Amino acid sequence: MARKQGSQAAITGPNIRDAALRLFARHGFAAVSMRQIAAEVGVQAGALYLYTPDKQALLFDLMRDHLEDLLADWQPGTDAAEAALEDFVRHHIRYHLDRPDLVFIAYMELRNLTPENFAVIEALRRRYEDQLEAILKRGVAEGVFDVPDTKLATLALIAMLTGVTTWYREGGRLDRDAVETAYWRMARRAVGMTRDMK
Amino acid sequence: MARKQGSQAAITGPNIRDAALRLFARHGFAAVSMRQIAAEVGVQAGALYLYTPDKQALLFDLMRDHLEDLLADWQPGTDAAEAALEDFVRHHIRYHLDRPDLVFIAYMELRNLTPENFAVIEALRRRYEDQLEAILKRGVAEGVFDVPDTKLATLALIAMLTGVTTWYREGGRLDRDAVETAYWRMARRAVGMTRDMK
DNA sequence: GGTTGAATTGAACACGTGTTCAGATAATCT
DNA sequence: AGATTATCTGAACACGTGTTCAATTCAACC
Repeated sequence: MARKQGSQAAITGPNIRDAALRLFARHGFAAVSMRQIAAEVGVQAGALYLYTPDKQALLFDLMRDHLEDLLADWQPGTDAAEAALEDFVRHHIRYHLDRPDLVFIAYMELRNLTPENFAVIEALRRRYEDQLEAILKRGVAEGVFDVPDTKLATLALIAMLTGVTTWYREGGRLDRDAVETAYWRMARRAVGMTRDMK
Repeated sequence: MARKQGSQAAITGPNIRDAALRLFARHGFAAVSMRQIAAEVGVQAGALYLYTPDKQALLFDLMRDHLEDLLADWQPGTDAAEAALEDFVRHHIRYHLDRPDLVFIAYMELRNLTPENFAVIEALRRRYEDQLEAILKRGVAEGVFDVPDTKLATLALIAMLTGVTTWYREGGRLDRDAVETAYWRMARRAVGMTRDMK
């Protein structure tokens, strides 16, 4: 027997992606089998190969799409450095809180990419970091930031901001707005902006 | 045939730990087999079970010992909050740069612990975080820190500091001292210490 | 209503998994 | 020198792995 009732390719494809995302985030790429993903979708393992060439591509596509979305979702404006940094920080927090599983995977499963795929993902991540570093450099040029090493500060800030995903839980003590503001307060101080917050 | 020449339990035990640490850090717990670990030590897979009850215990022991060392290695002093924070920050950076593989595993492989083991590790990590939070609370009480939410600030700071392990490479542009100082500069500002650095 | 073709199954392949254990070996002790 | 014991091997167990593919089923079109 084959082809269950009500099956549709337009549904199965995204379903597979969603199931893979959820399972990879929960148990890790190496610990999840194609059969588990198939079971989650309600399909046999062989059917997955109509939608992905292999397991590796499943992981790579999730990561690449995530980082491309992240890059597309924030464009550097012409604001002064201070406003640009606030925009970046708030956007980063919001974006990451909205996609905890994708963020988690993109940080945790780099080891499981083939070298070629790793290079692609690493380049995308680098482009994102460069956007923050550009803001920091601008702020230093404008004289509003005091950052002796913009590269190090970039990495330190991103690590701090991304860390929010490790503890934030919906319905917890702080809502998203409060978290955004708290991180923005720390970030602005970390780069040497000491004036009181508006 | 069995028992190769020159074999010694006092050597094999630590060798297994070291090999497991290295391989887990490089490829991830789930992606490393007992046979790979055994091969790295120069022994057959069965011999591993003279030194560990199972693969899970290998991972758990690495994590627990790491966190217990981390806790034992830093004791809160009676310093003022400012000095205590500097001590904590510099110690954290130094400790983490010295043990990149252990740090990596302790953050990445939490998913692969059994629930019981996870609870133990999580409690140890919590104890470490509490030490930083105690410093922040003390600073707020002393009036030298401006931190509205000490719990959030603790997690933000630890994420920032621990992030150093993701990019620092021996022999790179910055030496350990420069890294320590750069992070300390950002950390002290993040908690609202705005006076110039000595 | 019959044909076509996309969607899916289920079995198979070759190999890898963690773990156990009887048996073999070499170091140690008497 | 001989017995003992800690140390390790090698084979086995039962099962899981990613992937392929002929066969099958159902929906859509003529």
